[in-house]
Amino acid sequence: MSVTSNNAAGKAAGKGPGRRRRPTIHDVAREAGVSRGTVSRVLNGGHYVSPSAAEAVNAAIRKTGYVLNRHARSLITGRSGSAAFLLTEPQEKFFEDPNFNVLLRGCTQALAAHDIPLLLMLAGTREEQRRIIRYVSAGHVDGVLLVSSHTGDPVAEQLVEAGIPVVMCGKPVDGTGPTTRLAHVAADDRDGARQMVRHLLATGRRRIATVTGPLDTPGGVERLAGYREVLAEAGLPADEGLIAAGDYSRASGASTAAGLLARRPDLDALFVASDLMAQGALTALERAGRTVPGDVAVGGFDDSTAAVSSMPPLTTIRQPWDRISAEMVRLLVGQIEGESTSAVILPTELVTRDST
Amino acid sequence: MSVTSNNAAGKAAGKGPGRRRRPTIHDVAREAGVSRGTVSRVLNGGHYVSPSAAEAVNAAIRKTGYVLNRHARSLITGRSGSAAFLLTEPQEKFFEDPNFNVLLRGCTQALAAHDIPLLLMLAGTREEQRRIIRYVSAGHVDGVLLVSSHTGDPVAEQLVEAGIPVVMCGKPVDGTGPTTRLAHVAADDRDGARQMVRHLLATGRRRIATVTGPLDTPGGVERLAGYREVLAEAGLPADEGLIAAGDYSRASGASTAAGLLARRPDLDALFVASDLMAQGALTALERAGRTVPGDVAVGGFDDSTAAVSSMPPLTTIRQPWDRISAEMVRLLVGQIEGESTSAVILPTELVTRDST
DNA sequence: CTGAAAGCGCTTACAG
DNA sequence: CTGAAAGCGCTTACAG
Repeated sequence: MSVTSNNAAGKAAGKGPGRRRRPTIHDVAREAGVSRGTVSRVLNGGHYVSPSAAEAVNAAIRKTGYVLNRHARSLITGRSGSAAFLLTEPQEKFFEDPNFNVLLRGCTQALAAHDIPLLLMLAGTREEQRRIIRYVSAGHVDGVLLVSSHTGDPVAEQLVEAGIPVVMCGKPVDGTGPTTRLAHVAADDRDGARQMVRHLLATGRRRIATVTGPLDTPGGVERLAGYREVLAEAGLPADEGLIAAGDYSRASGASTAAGLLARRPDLDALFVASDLMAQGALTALERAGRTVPGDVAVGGFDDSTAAVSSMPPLTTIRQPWDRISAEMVRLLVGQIEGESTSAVILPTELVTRDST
Repeated sequence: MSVTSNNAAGKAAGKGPGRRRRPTIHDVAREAGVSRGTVSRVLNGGHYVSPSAAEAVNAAIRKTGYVLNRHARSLITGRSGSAAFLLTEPQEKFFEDPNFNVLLRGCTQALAAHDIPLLLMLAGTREEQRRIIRYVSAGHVDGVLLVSSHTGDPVAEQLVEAGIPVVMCGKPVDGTGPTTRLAHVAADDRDGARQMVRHLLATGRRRIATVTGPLDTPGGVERLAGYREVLAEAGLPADEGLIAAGDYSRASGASTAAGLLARRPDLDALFVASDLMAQGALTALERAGRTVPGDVAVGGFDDSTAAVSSMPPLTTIRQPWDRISAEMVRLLVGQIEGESTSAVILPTELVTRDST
């Protein structure tokens, strides 16, 4: 009655194949009194199999402790049954970013529900990228979840070129062709920025500066665009001196904010394009002797753990990471199954805390 | 002269196998004018192959753009060529912890150097653990890097039982048998704690409280032991009221520190068993109106990014994560190659910043 | 609904 | 040093 496999265990657990032979489809067939073909059919959904045969096979599987050998299956089907989570950025940045964790965890879980293991791949250098493109192109994974904030990433291009299903996190803004050419899932960055700046205006701020993300990333571009839109619609003058770009790291948030403060000492609000940079900005403000939100209101972006752990906790824009990862996996699985590529944009939401 | 593969690309990049046939070992053999066996030998280290044959094969590989099919190889060798990074804890905690990132990144990189892709597996629930043990036992990965702070983790046990190479991060303290039965890599927790408490004593503190980790984890037990040792050797009375356990989360750091403060309002130092909990403790101290390090010195553990981003930055104990991940991979690869299990303990180091 | 058979792409003794 | 051949464990038309 025990469901556990009666496998290996004892004996020479030392070197390689000293373990007992694992049961194969052949053993199951013999045990069930059917052919290997029938066992295989049961394993693959049970179509064209009589109920009695299916039952016998399932019993035999339990009895023998049979587990399918994926390598054999993959050899025939040409599918690996696994997917990759590929990071093509210098890694420190992503690993420092709490968003990364949430995304990675969400994707791992969503894929696990499909019984698809996730391979984590880091390709910060050109060299590593080449290796990984080769690896992926050789069919070692069925699809790739690509995380690369910078636009015009050649990896995405080459993977698609090689016919590999790819879903990006974030909007690829290369401007070429329709946006659905490269499947992607993104939060509505521009609208998030709009909400934040409107909130700052509503709370009486007028000299609103912004620390943007890198301007070759969609988050950098879109959030800045939203900022500009709202200031314009409020009839406020466009002051380029209030705008400076960071690189999403905490350190850059501090230095960029410090620069802004030096240039426009009278600024009364700071919209920072990520919570992590906002943490840095908080440090810079404290060093400059400004209180938050008394002297300067600070708005972040992401609603990551950094927002909560900051002092004061940050008003920010929530990115729906759970939905983002779920959608990425949905699109990837779809593509693997033959659907065409598509894009999903998810709404963002203002979360007010103590920094504004 | 181009080294890039002249594969797939065009054609029906839509559904499954519409792509051009990938070159196989057969194509390479024909191109090189040798047998498939010879090609295989070149692929597997080039032993027993004449230089001229090897050269011809390599040229043919370049020309055809051949990439080895790992599934076919795995089917024969019984090895998958991949390893797993398995987390058997409730995941939120680990993902919140910056240490996790560093470890995951380090292991991914170290394995990549061996050309071994890393599968990320999360098994927080019993159900998931069962699934993953099955998966791993079926030979889908060659070895497992196991991260599970709690002792007596049944997963480790079962994996070892099934003959799977396993290396744990952290010392398994079940007390049964020799410590090398289960391969592991750990930092010298106890000595780290000693260093921190000695440092606190050296800076004049006398009422030193501690927020420990969970007492069913090695970090919890060992760091507390180090704390006790040093207080005893300094002739200070053992005051159990100065000791309370957290769960490594930031939130628990705050609540546990608050409890300690309520119980022993006169404490003048806090040794907190992780930086993340120390961040929480800092919040609690601020709420209680205590200055750091003026009223209370705070020492953390880990030297994670949390230590740097805290206000004030934390004096802490550095765990050598880079070496830990490197050693874990070294031990795992060794075990896969047939070496017996062993354990590695790495030194920790005091890093002083502004909180003490 | 089911079995017999071919074949996926490789590795590995076995002879030479 | 090299080739011919068997076989790893599965899936999938093909007949029935």
